[in-house]
This record gives sequence, structure tokens and C-alpha cells, in this order.
Amino acid sequence: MTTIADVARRAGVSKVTVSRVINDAGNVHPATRDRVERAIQELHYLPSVAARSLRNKRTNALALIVPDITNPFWTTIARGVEDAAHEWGYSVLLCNTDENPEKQRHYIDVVIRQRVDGVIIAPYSSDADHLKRLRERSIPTVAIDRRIDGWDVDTVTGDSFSGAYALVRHLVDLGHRWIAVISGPQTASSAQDRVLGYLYALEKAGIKPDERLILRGEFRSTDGEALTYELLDQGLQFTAIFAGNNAIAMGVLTALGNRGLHIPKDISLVCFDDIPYLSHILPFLTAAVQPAYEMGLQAAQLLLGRLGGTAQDTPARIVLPTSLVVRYSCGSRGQQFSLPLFEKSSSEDKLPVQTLFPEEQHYAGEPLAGPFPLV
Amino acid sequence: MTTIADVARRAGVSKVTVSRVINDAGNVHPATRDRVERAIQELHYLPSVAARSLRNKRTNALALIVPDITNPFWTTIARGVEDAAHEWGYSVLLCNTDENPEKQRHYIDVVIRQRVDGVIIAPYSSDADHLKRLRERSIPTVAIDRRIDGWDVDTVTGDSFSGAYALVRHLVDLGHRWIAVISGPQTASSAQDRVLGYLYALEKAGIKPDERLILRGEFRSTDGEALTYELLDQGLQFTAIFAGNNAIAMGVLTALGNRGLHIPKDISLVCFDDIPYLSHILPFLTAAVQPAYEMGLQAAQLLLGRLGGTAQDTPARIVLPTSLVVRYSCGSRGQQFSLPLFEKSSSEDKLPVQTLFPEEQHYAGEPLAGPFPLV
DNA sequence: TTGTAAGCGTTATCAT
DNA sequence: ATGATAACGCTTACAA
Repeated sequence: MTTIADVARRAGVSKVTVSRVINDAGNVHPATRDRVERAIQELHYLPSVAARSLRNKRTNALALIVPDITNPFWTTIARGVEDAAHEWGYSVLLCNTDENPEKQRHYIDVVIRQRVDGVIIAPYSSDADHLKRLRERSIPTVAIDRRIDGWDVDTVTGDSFSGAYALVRHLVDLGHRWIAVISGPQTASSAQDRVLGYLYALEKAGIKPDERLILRGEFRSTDGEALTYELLDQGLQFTAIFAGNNAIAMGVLTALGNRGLHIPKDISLVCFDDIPYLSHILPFLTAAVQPAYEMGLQAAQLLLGRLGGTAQDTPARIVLPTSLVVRYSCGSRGQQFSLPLFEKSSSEDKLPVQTLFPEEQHYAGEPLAGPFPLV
Repeated sequence: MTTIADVARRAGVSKVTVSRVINDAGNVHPATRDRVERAIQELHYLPSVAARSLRNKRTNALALIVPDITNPFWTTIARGVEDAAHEWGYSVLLCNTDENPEKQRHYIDVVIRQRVDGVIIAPYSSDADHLKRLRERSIPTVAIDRRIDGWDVDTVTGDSFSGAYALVRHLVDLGHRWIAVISGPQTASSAQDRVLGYLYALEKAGIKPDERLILRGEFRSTDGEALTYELLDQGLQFTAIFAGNNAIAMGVLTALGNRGLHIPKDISLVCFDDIPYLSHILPFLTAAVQPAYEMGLQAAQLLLGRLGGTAQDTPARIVLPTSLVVRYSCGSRGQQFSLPLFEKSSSEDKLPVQTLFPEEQHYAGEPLAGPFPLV
């Protein structure tokens, strides 16, 4: 592998001069610069980031630690992070924890070994101790999608509470009274917030929550499927399911399909996070959609700002608005409209969600009577 | 940041001894080892990969360069690569070229600067010159999904030809005679192979290909959508579309939906690569499914084998079998079955595809008459 | 404008 | 079994 010394020799200068040219540091005679640049071209020289960062104490790299690289929500976030990072000349180390706390530990160690300049992580609070290793080393960190218990770190999340509230209120407005929720783990703040939003919507509707209808698993389709079977097998009465994220919704779909239940004829389903192209192929699934790309972008910008020397003032708590995307069918075609939800902290009822139902939607005028007697 | 010197000081030994403990190099007194390990624990010491790889001339890192991290096909491959790499103690640098040759150049430079030990790339042959920089530096490389023109490098692909043949034969068997194809760019061997498989299937069926029905774009949903509009607007007659990959298929879906065309009533669609959960939500879309996870796994194992010192014998050309997943609906439920396709190089007709059609499928007994007169 | 020397954190080599 | 020394490729500080 060619090194800076090879280039120096070829150009007939010292290594420092080559370094000056590479880093555009000035104090280089134009003629010298030309010779060096030609040598670099001829040798296809590219500097070693290892050597450079060893010396510089900066790697110009960020880490993004997410639970599931297979999930479009996370890949969209990754794109946002990547774009911002690229803009600033940083590269991104993408780590996939597989919704597995042990892998989270592993990758936290990895990014420390890599000496990345900053970390964006969707944390499991179940291992907050290990998370704090980032703080020990004062590695700038941004939590994305989920807060970290006991660590007041920069945080970028979607508005899970409002989104969940809106989804459940949507169901209530349709006439549903028995609504099950399959949310994520207690250790993810987003999953908690979604259950809280669910409970709040029931409360506002004067519906007494039934504990047996509140289930929690991992944010995985397998868990969504298994928990749906549990719900069905218990002989409980319910007419709608609120899936805590898109992966869980997929599992619910699988389970319902296997039991021969049809959406929305037999049962209604709403979920958090979008599924790309869903509107074209399953036009009944109303979703609370977070601005994933924006979340990634803002998390990265926040982090890069810190790195760029912004005074270490108070931690930011960015909550981006979630939208309620209502889907219904009109004749044979799917329709949808999107309602942005704003958190209005001043009012007591802090969620002025406006749920509009156009005349055309398939269930207009005939809200489900419920409960639908399940096998 | 704590260094090996800090650990050495705390344990009362030299840096070399600490290094020996870390690398389990032997020749360390058990008592000394204990002291060192305790010091490491207490200081939460983790060695710097930059320093280590500078010295070792090995980074224990692979790069995976793929076109679209948003596409489940590629993320599944990434999972395969990651799992194999993890097994061998390697980390993976994931690079997303966005189906953009310029970004490919960029990332090839990046991975050279990073001095990764090996590269797995889904290449654009349009920039073969730049690809060869990897060869210049003898960086072990595996091409995945696509071959590289003029470079006989290790290659792992799915069987695009057979898959395309099977899909089109499937359509022909259903009675279609006017079949359009929207494939990927000329610079991707997979896209070419799929067109070849398409042509071969038509030839076997005695159908004369119509050039106007053969379209090429990027492997992107936007291109799939735009090209579908082109097809529709030209007033051509066709009853089926073969989408060159899943992203293109999504674009086709969007376009057909916007024009009020229904699948499979108005027009049939088949595509390459699967779309997760599709069977549950769009049970009409027959697909040629490549074993993506296996492809990633095998590519990584091949690469890691080379790194592990396997003699640099002749380049491998691994072609993994593609399956035809036939989807149809039975009553209100979606059904599917999967047919593995084997390339039998000995026979003249090297594709003994058996297309079975169970009685229950919705189109059995009533193959589409075609052509369907499009607006 | 250019060059020399030192050091970043680690490990291979060669002592002891 | 342990340690001193040098070197990996690069950039900063200082000198010329």
C-alpha cells in the first residue's frame, strides 16, 4: 500500500509538504503543489484514516446504533443521518442490535474501540449502565426514537404519545370499544408512550381499559404474530388492534391471515410507523407516521453541532410531530389523507387532534357495532 | 481516553505485558494476568482499533457496498454478511451507493482509505476503471449480485436468467402473449440476464419480441413508475408486466393504481426479488426470489476464506438457485407455493422449470385471453 | 516556503 | 516471564 513517504519521494519533497498539500494547509509553492498532486494522482495515493486519526485524535466518523436494519423506519433514519454526516465530511458506522440488549452492549464497545467522534443510538434502557460508558468517556451522544432512563442526554423522538392517542381516538370514533394494543418492550420509552397515549384516549372516551387487552413484546413481527394468537386464543372480545410499530403490525397481519380473519371486515388494525407502499396494497391500515428521515437528519445535525464546538449547554429534547395517515377505500381505490398532530403543551387537553372523516370512506355511516365474536 | 499505558501503570507492568494479556498471547504469569485484567476492568479499557490496525496492517473490517439500503433485498444480504463477519471477528462497513455510479467511486475511495481487509460490492460496471483500484491494491474483493465486466473476480449471484425465464414462462402459460418488461440498467449484469431470460422464454413460446415492450431504467421505484406511464401512454397492447426487481415492481404498482388499473383483473404483474409480507397483502404477485441471506453469507465466507490465507486459486463463480414463488388467491385467502429452479448446464434446454398450477388458483381454467385494451 | 523531529497507541522483535 | 525499543503512517511544533 502506498504511503505518504512514497508520494514524497516521487515528488522530491518531504512528507510534511505532502501532508500540507493533502490538507490544503497553505504555505506551499504552486509549483511544488503541482508536483505533489501529480505524484498523488500517479500513485493513486489515498491517506490511511487509521494513521490520520491516531495522530489527530479524531476519526471523522459517527456511529448509528439501531435495532433493526431490516425495518424501513430505521433505514430511513439511517439515510437522514448519512446525508447530514456526508455533508459535514463524516462517515457513518452502522450498527444493528437486532432488538437485542446484548448486541447493544457489544456495539457500544465496538464504537468505543473505533473511537468514533459521536454516537446516535436508539437505546434499550435495560442496559443503562453500559450506555453510560459513552458518558464516562464524554463521547457526544444523541438518543434517537427513545429516551434513556436516568441520563439527560440530547434526544430526538417522534411524538409517540400523540400518535397513539390519535390512532386510538380514530378507532373510538369509528365505534370501537374493545381495542387491544400490542406494544413494544417496557425498556423502550416509545413503547411506553404509545401505551400511555392508548390509555389516555380510552379515558377521554370514557372506556375502562381492560388489562388483558394490553400486551407487550419486542418490536418484532414474530412477537406481533405470537401475541395476536394469544389474544385470539383467550376468547377475549375485541374489534380492533393497535400495533405498536410496523413490524408488529406485519406479525398481526400474518396471524389474522392465518386465522382467516379479514381486515377491516372482521377486525380493524392501526399501527405506528409507516410501511412503504402500503397505501397501494393494503388501503385499510391507518398509521401514525413519524418523520423518520427528519429525525435522522436532526439527530445528526445536533450531534455534529456538538462536535463542531457548540457550547455544551443544556441537553436538547427534540420531539418531532407525528402525522395520522388515515386510509380508507373509496370504491375499488385506496384513499388516504394525512393529519399532522401538534402537541400543544399549554392546554390541559394537550392533544387537539382533529380527526376528519370524508364522506367517501368505506365505513362512513356504518361504524362497526362490535364486539365481533372471535373464535 | 484511557490507553494501554494507563493500564500498564495501574497494573504495575509494561505495556507489552498488557498487550500480551489482551491478545491472549501466552507467556504471562497467571498472577500478572489477574492484575492486568483487573486493571482493564477498573479502567473500562478498550484498545484503539486505529492504533492496532496501523501496527498490524490489518483492520479486521470488511466493506459491503450496495446500491440501496432501503431495499429489503439488500438489507437481507447485509444481514448475511454481518453474521458471517461477526463469526470471524470482523466488523462490516456498510456503504450505500444509491444506484449512483459517482457514489460508488466515492465509497471505493473510502474503503481504500479505511484500509478494510476485503470488499463485497454490487458493482456498476459503468465504472470498471475505478473498480480496478481495488485490484491494483490487491484488496480481496467479491462481486455480489452482479458480475464485473472485464474482471474475473470472485462472484456470488442469484440465477437471474432462470428466474426471469420462469416468470415469463409462467405468464405465457397463463395465456399472456403481450408481456412488457421493465428491467434495470445495462450496466448491471443482473438486469441484462433478466432481459435475456425474458427473451428466451418468449422464443421458446414462439412469441416474437416487441422492442417497444422492453424498457430499462434504474432499479428504483421512481423509474418503475415513470416507465409504466410511458408504456400506458404509448397505447401499446400488453396484458402483463415483468418488473426487473422489487423496487421497480413497487413503482409499477403505484402507476397502475394511479391509472385505476387493478391487478390481476386488468393486468398481471410478476417481479424479481421478494417483498416481505407481500403474500399477506397482495396475494397476486408471483415473484422470482433469490436467497438473499445465503448470498450475503456465502459472499462473506468466500471473502473471509481468501483473507484467512486460502491459496489464491481460480476465482469462484457461485450462482445460487432462485425460486419461483407462485401466488394466487383461493377464495378470499392468498396461497402460494415455491418452486426451486435449477440450472442444468448439460441439457440444451437448460431450464427444466416445472410450472405447476393447482386447481384452486383463481385463474385456473380461465387463462386471460388478452390483449387487454389499455387506455 | 520547506524540512526535521516527535509522538499518537499499539505490537513484533529482540533482549534479559 | 517480562521489558526496552522500534516501527506502523500521519500531522503538529518548531527550526531553518
